[in-house]
Amino acid sequence: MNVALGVGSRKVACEKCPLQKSEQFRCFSKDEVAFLSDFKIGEMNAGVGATIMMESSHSAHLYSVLSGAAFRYKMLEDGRRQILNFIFPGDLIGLQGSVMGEMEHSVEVLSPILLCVFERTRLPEVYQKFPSLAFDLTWLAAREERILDENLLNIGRRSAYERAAYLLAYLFVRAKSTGLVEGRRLMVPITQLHLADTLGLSVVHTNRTLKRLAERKLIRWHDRTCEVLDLDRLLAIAQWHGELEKDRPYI
Amino acid sequence: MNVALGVGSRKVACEKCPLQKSEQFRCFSKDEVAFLSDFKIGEMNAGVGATIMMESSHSAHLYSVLSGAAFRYKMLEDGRRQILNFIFPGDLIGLQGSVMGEMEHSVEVLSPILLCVFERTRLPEVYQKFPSLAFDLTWLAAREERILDENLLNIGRRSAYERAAYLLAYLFVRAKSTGLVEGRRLMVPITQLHLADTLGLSVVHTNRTLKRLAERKLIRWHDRTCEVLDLDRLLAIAQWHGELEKDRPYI
DNA sequence: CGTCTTTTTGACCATTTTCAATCAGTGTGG
DNA sequence: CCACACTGATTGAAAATGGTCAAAAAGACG
Repeated sequence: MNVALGVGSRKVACEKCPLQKSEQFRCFSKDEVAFLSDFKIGEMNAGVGATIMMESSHSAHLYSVLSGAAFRYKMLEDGRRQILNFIFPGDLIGLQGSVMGEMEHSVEVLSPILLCVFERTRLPEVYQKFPSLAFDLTWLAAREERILDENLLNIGRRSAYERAAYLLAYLFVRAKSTGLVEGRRLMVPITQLHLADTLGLSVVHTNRTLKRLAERKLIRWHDRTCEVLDLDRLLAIAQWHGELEKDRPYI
Repeated sequence: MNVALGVGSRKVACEKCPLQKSEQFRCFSKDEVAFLSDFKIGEMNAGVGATIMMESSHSAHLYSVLSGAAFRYKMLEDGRRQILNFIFPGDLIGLQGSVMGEMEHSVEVLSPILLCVFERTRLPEVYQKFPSLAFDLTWLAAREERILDENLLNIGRRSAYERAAYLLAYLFVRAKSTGLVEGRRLMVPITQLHLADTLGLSVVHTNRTLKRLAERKLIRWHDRTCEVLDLDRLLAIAQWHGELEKDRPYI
């Protein structure tokens, strides 16, 4: 299960951060870039299945995703797992732990991931020197909160069928905005067990539910990937609007 | 349903903030108090059932709770409701909206509440002038995230019986730390419908589940209140540890 | 005392889980 | 190239959990 975890030096300069190309993200000022470039202490690669963060550990680092995908989860003592959210490029990993101490969830890689590495101990500097970036950190935390709110509504109050529709729409929209969709296809390898553990359902029932969505030509499932054939109908089934932020901050 | 919403001037000076007496909260420096005293533009009272914030509105204000309790919730178009979290003294209301614009959840009062009122437009000042308070805002957002993570695990992966045990333990622990417990009794009036909408269950099944907990002498239910007779066993059933932060920040 | 909300109960129904197998696809070593 | 071991996807049948409907009981409150 534990795969290549390589910590390299630095291949991607902050000045040429590839995420700046996307219109989804806000632009940094020169000062900000200079600071971040110094704040960043390196890069890290991690392969599929690698654990980036572990529940109840104290990570010395804070990460931000340049490319690839991962997911956050918690487990009960008896092994039941709940996936809390998915992590895409531009997302921060470990802010909770950095701000409050111990991690209370784990993070596992879904598709080969490249991370910027920051030092947890230098976080206060951000607040001292760059109010704008400090604000962005709060913004990012508030955004995660929103996503979790949606998720809670999803699991708590929607039927299995509606839940799956919501989740697939959500993943599609997020993947699309970070360039992880090709055509109608979600370029993040995900098993039905991942979906089940996100939806709070058993794998078996998740499978039957996906089947039902597929029968109605809303999606197609093949080899750990999902094709979204009819986003609008998925949104309608889930009673969701599927909006995403433009010009959002990241670190 | 819409009850007294009184906006008074100011009865509680920040210098004498009653929450400072509790060891749960961190102490402010003189400078911080001075700033907050200026940042606070007034107080607001709200009665049971009042709506403090409404989904899809843009609130000009940010609130912090001096006393009383409330809850955050979201609704689907067809009326299904999911309660996301409960709000106790020291909690912030509306940070999400302040940071990101539109509110994506509503907030309703559970027991008569007294709020400090801040102006949303002055939020950037906090980041400019008081890095320590800015950090606290991020801290608070990260904490909410944690609570939601726990909640998601609860609804997604625990049985009805375990779920209810977790929720009651959670409410008890939070209420206790903010002085809202007398003896074993939760001094926040809550209906079984509230619990049901938090747990993602129907009222009927929630009732049966509470009954089961009561039969085993873990709780007692009477007149919109819950008595927790055996916290330890509730925690064991839920496989939870029930830790809470000491010395936590608030605004 | 009468009205209203909240809690409780019973009967029946639907959804979802569990268990147990099977099938398909992939990669491995011989 | 094939046998074998794996993982992930699928299916069927039986069982359990939780939902719905409808009504009654119990408090709360003016």
